[in-house]
Amino acid sequence: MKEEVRKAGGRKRLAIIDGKSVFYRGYYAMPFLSTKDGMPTGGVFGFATLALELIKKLHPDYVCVAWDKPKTNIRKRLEMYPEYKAGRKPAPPDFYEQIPMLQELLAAFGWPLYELDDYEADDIMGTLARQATAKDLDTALITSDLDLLQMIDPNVHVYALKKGFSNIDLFHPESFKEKYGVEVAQFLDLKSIKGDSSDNIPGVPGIGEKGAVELLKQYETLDGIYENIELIKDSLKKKLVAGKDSAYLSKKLAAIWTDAPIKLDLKAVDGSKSDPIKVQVLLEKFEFKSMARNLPEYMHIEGKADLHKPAKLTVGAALYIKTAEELEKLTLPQNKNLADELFIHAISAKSHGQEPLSLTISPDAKTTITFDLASLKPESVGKKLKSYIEDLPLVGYNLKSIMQILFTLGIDAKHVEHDVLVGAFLINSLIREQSLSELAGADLHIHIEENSDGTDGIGSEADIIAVVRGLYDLQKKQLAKMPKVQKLANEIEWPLTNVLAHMEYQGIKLDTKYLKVLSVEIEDKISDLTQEIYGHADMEFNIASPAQLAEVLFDKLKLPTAGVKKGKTGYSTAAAELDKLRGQHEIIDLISQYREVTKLKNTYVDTLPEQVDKNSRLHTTFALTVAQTGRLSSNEPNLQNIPVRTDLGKRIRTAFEPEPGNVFVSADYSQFELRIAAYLCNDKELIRQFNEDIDVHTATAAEVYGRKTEDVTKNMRREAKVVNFGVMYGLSTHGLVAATGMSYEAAKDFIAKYFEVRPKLKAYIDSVKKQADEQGYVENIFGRRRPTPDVKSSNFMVREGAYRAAVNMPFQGSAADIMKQAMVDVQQKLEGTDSKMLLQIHDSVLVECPKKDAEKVAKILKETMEAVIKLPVKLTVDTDTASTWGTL
DNA sequence: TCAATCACG
DNA sequence: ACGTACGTGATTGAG
Repeated sequence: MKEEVRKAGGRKRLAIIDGKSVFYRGYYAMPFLSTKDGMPTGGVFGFATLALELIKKLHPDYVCVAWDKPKTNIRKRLEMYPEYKAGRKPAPPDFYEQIPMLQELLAAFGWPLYELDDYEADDIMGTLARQATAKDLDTALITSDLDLLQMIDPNVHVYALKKGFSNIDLFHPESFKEKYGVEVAQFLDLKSIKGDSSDNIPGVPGIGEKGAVELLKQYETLDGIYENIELIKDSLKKKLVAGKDSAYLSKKLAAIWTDAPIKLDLKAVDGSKSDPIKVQVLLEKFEFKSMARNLPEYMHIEGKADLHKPAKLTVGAALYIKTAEELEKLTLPQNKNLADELFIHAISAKSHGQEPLSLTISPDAKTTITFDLASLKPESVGKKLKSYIEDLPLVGYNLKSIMQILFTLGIDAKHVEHDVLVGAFLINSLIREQSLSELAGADLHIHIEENSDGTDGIGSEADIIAVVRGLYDLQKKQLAKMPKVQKLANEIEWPLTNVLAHMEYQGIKLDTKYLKVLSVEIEDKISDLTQEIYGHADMEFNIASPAQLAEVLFDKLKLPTAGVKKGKTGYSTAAAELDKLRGQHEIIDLISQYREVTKLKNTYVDTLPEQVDKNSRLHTTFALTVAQTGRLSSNEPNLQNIPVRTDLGKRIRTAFEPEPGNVFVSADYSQFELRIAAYLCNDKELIRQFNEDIDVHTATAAEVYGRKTEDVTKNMRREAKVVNFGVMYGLSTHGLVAATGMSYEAAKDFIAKYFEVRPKLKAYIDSVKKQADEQGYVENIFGRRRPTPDVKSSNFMVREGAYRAAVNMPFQGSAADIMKQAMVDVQQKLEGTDSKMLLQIHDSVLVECPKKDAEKVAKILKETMEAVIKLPVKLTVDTDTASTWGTL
C-alpha cells in the first residue's frame, strides 16, 4: 500500500500563512468572483483554495495566520524612513467587504489570526518561526512576499505563491541558492544593494540584482563590500559610496524583526481543531461548490488519524486454506475470551452470497486465515467454522453481505459488534464514496489505487482486514463522543444487519409466467394508444421523448402554455402539467395512459422476471447507508416501489406470491409519521385524537374551519389531509395550491389558521430549523443525525430546501428507526418458525408464512410493532392476510 | 453522464 | 426577487 508523503523524522509542522498576501492573490486572480447576491468572494476563494491545498499537501499539525494590521503595522519603520512603502494604493472597498467572510472561514478552520501594531505580518511570521524552531518544530511560511526568504533555514521553509494561487514554489536553503546565486544569509545584503521597488526600499541607486550578486559573491556581505571598497572599480565604487547610507538603511528596513511581542501558543494553533462540517457549510454559503464537495478527504475530523501520518496498520500473517487436508489440519486460534472481536470478510461472485469465493477471519492483529470457498466444500468449511463464527462478535465491512455468504456455508452469524460501512454513515451520512478503499483513504489516509475494473485496489485479504481494523478503531473513538449514535448502532443497526441479511437471502417468489402474459396484453394496449396518439398528432414521433412530446403539444397542436412549468430544456410534460391540459385535447388523456402503461411495462412487467433466481425468487438489496433520514432503500430490484395505486399496478403485485401452502401477512403502521409528529411537538389535542382513534384529518378540518365534525365536507377533509402531510415536508402556500387546487388566498388562510390551531407544531418546526442553523445537523428520537450544511446556502432555493429536509428528518427518520427496531423484535419472535419476513416498505412489512399460522403471525406482528416504543401517542398497526401481494 | 419522468412510502 | 412539498430507485432520451 502506498503512503502519503511523510515529514522527515516525524517532526511536527507549523504552517504560518501570510493572510493578506494570500488573500490579495486570490482577490486579483479572480476579480469578478461573487455570490449570486453580488457579494465579492475572490479573495476568500483564493484563501480557501490555498488553505485546502495546504492541508492536503503539507498536513500541518499547527496552523495560524499573520495579518498586516492596516495603517499601524508599519508605524515603526516609517519613523526610520518616511518613504517606506510609499506609493502603495489603498485596498479597494470590495477587498475589505470580504474580510468578515475570511474571519468566518478561519473560525471554522480553527486557525487563529494574529495582527499587531507596529509589526508587519512578516515580523509576526518571523517571530513565530524562530519560536517554533526553538520548540523543535518544522515551519512552513506561506506567502507571496519574498522578503520572508531571509527566514529560511534547515527547519524553516518558505512556500511562495506564484501567479494564481495553487502554483507554489518551495524554498529551502538549497533552492534559494540555486535561484538567487547567493546564500540565504546574504539575502539582506542583496536587498540592501538592489533595493525593492514594491516596498519603496531604495538600495544603492544604479546597482541592480546582477551587480549586487556579483559583489556579494566576491565580498560576501555588505560590510565586506565597504571594507574592500578600494578594490572595486571606479564606476561601481562611486555608486556604492554615494549610496552607502541608503544601503544600510535598506538593510534595516528589509530586515524582519523576530522579536515581535507575541508568543507561540501550540494549543491556540492546533490544526486539529478544524470543524469540517462548518468549513463545508461556509464554502457552500460562499458558493464554492466544487470546493465544498471535494472537501472531506482532506479535512481533519475529530478522532481521525493524524493528518501528517497515515494510520498505522498491522497486517497479519496470512494463512491460506484451499484444500480439504489443510482445512482438516487447521486449528482455529482461540480468542482469549468471547468478548474479543472476530474480524471477518468474505467475497462472492454474485450478490446475496451466490458463488462464494473466499472467507477471511482474523481473531487478532497477527493472524488472518482465508478459506478458498471456490474450491473447498461449503459444508466442510461450515462445519469447521460454524460455532466459532456464530459465538464471536463480528467486525467487518458490509456484514449484511458477508452474512449471506456465511448462510451458504450453513452459518447464521447474529452477533454484530461493528460494521465499518454502516458506522461511517452513522458518523457522517454525507460521505459520498463508501467503498472500503475510499473510506481507508478519507479516514485513515491510506491511499489505494483503484483497480481498472473499479473494485477495491486493496490487494490481499490480510490488507483488507487491516483496513477494517483501522476503521473500527477510529470509529469506536468517534462514536464514543456520540453516545446516542453508538446506542442506536448497538440496539438497532447491528441487530438489524442479520434480519436484513435473512430477508434479502430469502427473496420473494414471482409468477413470471403471469407477467409474460400481462406483458403481451400491455403490448397490444400500447400499440393501440400509439396509433391513436399519432392520429391526433397527425404525425409519428417518439412519445417517450419529453422534448418531442412538448413540440407536438405546444407547437404543432398549439395547446396553451399558460401555467405550464418550464424546465431547462423547455416546457414540462410531467403528469402534473398534463393534468392542467386535460380536457383541452383528447391526446392528453391518451398520453397519460401511454405513460402509465409503458412505465409499468418497462420498469416492472418486463424487467422483474429477468431478475429472478432459479427458484423464481427475487432478491433485493436493502441499503442502510443511502437515505439521509435513516430509512432503508431497496435496489436491484427496488421492491419498495412496486405499483399499487392503479389497477394495472395491483395486477403486477399479484405476480408476487407465496410458496404453495403459504400466505402473505402484511402489517403497516397507520398514520405513522403524523403520530410521531404529534409526539415530537407534544400537541396534546393531536395526541388525544390519535389515542381515541379519531379521524385526525376530519378533526383538523373541523378545527381549522371552526365547524362541528359532522359538518366537515369531504373536500375540507381532503384539504386538511394534504396540510397534515404537507407540514411534515415544510409545506408552503404554493405547495398547497399545487396539491389541492385551492386559490392562493385560501391556501394562505388555511395554513395560517392551521398553525393557529397547532401552535406547538409550529414551535417545534421552528426549533428544528434553529437546530439546523446552529449546530449544523438535526437528529431524530434516537439521536441519528442528519447534517444540514445547505441551510447556510446563499441560494434561496437550496437554503429553503435544506430547511424543509431538516424539518422532515425527525418525522421520517424517527419512523424509520422505530420500524427498524420493530423488525428486530419481530424477527426475534419469528425465530425458529416457518414464517419469514420478506420485505419492508417504510411503514409496512410483508411476511410469508404457512396458511395455518397466518392469524398467529398477524397477532405477533401487530403486538410487537405497536409495543416497540412507549410513546404518549399510541402507535396503531393494521394487518392483513392474502394469497398474493396484489390482493392484500 | 444528466435531466426528466414516475413508481413507492 | 427568488419559485417548492420530504425520502428513495429505475428507465429513457439525448448530449
